[in-house]
Amino acid sequence: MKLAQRKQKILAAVIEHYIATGEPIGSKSLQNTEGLEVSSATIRNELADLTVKGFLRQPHTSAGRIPTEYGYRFYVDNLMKPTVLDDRVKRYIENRLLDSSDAPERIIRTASVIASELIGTAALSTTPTGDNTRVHRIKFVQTGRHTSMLVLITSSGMVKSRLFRCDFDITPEMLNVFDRALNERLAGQPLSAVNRPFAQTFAASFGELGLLMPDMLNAVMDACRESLGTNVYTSGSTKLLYQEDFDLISARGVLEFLGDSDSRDKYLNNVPEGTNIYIGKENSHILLKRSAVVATRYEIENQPAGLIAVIGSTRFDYPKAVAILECIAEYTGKFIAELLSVRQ
Amino acid sequence: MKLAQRKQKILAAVIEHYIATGEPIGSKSLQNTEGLEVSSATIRNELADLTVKGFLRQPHTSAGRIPTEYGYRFYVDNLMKPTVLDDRVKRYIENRLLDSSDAPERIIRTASVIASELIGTAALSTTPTGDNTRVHRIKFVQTGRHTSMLVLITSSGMVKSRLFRCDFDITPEMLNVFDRALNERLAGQPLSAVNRPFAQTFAASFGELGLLMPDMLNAVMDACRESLGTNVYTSGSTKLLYQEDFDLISARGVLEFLGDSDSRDKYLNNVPEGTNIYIGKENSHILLKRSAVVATRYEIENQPAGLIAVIGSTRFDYPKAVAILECIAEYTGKFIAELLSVRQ
DNA sequence: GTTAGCACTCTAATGTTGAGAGTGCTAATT
DNA sequence: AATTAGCACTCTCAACATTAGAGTGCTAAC
Repeated sequence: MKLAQRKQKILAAVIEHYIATGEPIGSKSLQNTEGLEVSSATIRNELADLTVKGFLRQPHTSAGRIPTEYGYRFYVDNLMKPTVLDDRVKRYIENRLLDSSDAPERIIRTASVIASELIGTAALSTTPTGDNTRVHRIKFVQTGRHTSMLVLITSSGMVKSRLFRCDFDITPEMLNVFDRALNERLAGQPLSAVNRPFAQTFAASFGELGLLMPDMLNAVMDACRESLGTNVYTSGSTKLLYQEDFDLISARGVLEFLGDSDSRDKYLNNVPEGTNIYIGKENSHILLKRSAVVATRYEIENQPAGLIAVIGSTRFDYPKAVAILECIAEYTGKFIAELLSVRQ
Repeated sequence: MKLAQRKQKILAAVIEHYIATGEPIGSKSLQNTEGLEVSSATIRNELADLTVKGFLRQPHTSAGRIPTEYGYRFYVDNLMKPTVLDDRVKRYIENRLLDSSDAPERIIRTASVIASELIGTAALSTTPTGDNTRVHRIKFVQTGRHTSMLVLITSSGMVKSRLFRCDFDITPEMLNVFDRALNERLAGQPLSAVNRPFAQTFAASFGELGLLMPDMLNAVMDACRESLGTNVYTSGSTKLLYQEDFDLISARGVLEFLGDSDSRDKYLNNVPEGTNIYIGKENSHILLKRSAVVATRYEIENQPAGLIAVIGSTRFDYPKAVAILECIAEYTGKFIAELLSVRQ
């Protein structure tokens, strides 16, 4: 859809006024506040047209206009100017993330915290998706006569542990054998390769001894399976309850979305790389139909990895959110990469 | 404060009616619903007296009575009869926890999930407090030329990891030396003993080599310090927004309390063993002054450990909550103990 | 194509009214 | 002395009416 210059200008003015104040705006105020050299009647005509075309709507007959979701979409695609981030803000983001960079999880958790802080709405971040993740190392630690702990370290620096118990006495030698064999066979392999068929052939290759290890292998598979799933950190979700243009029902919807890990993770996995904006009904998840999501994938070594996102009402300062998220994503990816020393 | 039989009966009736329905109740309905063989006028007199004494109050002149916090307190201390849990519910709790018992964290997380489900309000659970926790084992895993990961396993089965980087090339031999020395020195020691003085004497005892390990020792201290802090899992917090007698402000307060880990953990650490009920202003935390908390400490091997708690409005089915929490706490402690095989 | 003018519509705030619930008090009863 | 019946009183809540104000769409003139 093409729009005449003046219509675009008016549309942008309405949307920006609404984003800033949350109030509808009418032809008269629009005439005063903008550098538009036309009368209110002309603006009225334009507004009427923009309304017919679906970009704007009136909450009621005697109110001004506010954007529709379609209007936001047009604004986001064609009208909004990218915000240039203040250097102080950039530095703040960098420092906060640097302070947390002793473990990848902490960086990622901090990313959601500062996103929420700076953008003023609920935020979330996810650990890198499992698809490119590989087994780095598997370690065993004996915890009792019949029990041991298995620690799995993935190529993206995540750690998962599992306890398992055997019916026989565990000896350090036994653990050593398992340890060596497993790491020889699995180090560098994708997590998804650690499945039942693998377990069976692996156990079989051990002959008699293989019969002793089903519990151990179950624990290994279990830990790999869980590592394949993303961890999600949320932060600032109470902020949703303070956004006065966000009705309780929508806020509840988002909170419930954030609380239901299954469908939430499914939704998040479908977000492609780069920065994505989903407005209202564009969201595939039913609980988000009245909200907007801005989500940026961070990259580790140019590989799309996890996600940093904010969720709020559709009345959103989109340019600001995009700028901040992209900055956070950049540093997050960079610091995780440095932490893992993939670089050198 | 002593109360005559009849007053107690009336007070209990008012409170139970209010807990069940959320509506105030007056002298007339009270006369009908209860086996009280007195006229409404008599009940009116009693109600007036209970109101003067501070157990009840009227939302407004022409409404019935509802309990004050003091009334709830009296009810909880003297009037309520312990609920006997249905066997099916007990079995349900046992099975859900059993399904999660491959790692202590999962048991604890599940505990909060089922508490929230069964009691119908926000719930939380914490990992065992650090005071009795000791170092079980420390492991090193090399991740790069200059980087390694340290994995700390505590006596309560919790796992923490830290990445660290050195300015020199790390060799497997070096890690082995650290590994052996550290475990020799630390295994079985309380986490709180792993502090700066320890690090200094430890490094000093290594002579020249000790100069190479400040990063490593920092990571160890860091991991121990973090393990000392409790992890908190919350669940069902959106349910607060659906409790119609819970105003938005109180709900926000609780959500904010749950989101602010520092003051939350401080509050939780002060909860003694056994089952505790805090009603309204009895709560030491300002954000909880309009809410009620029921919290039970579970025990591992007869040692008070972490906490399972529910939070909601002061209109609470206290007997039910107590029964369910105590059942969950019992199984949680039992299963964690079994997992750690402390028993045999 | 743009503008002035005007009748019209709708909201939000305010006030009014009446039904209903529950009370406290007084006087009568047991 | 405790209990009860009766009654006037108070307060809330919902429904309805009124009014000011904001903004519109339309028409006719520029």
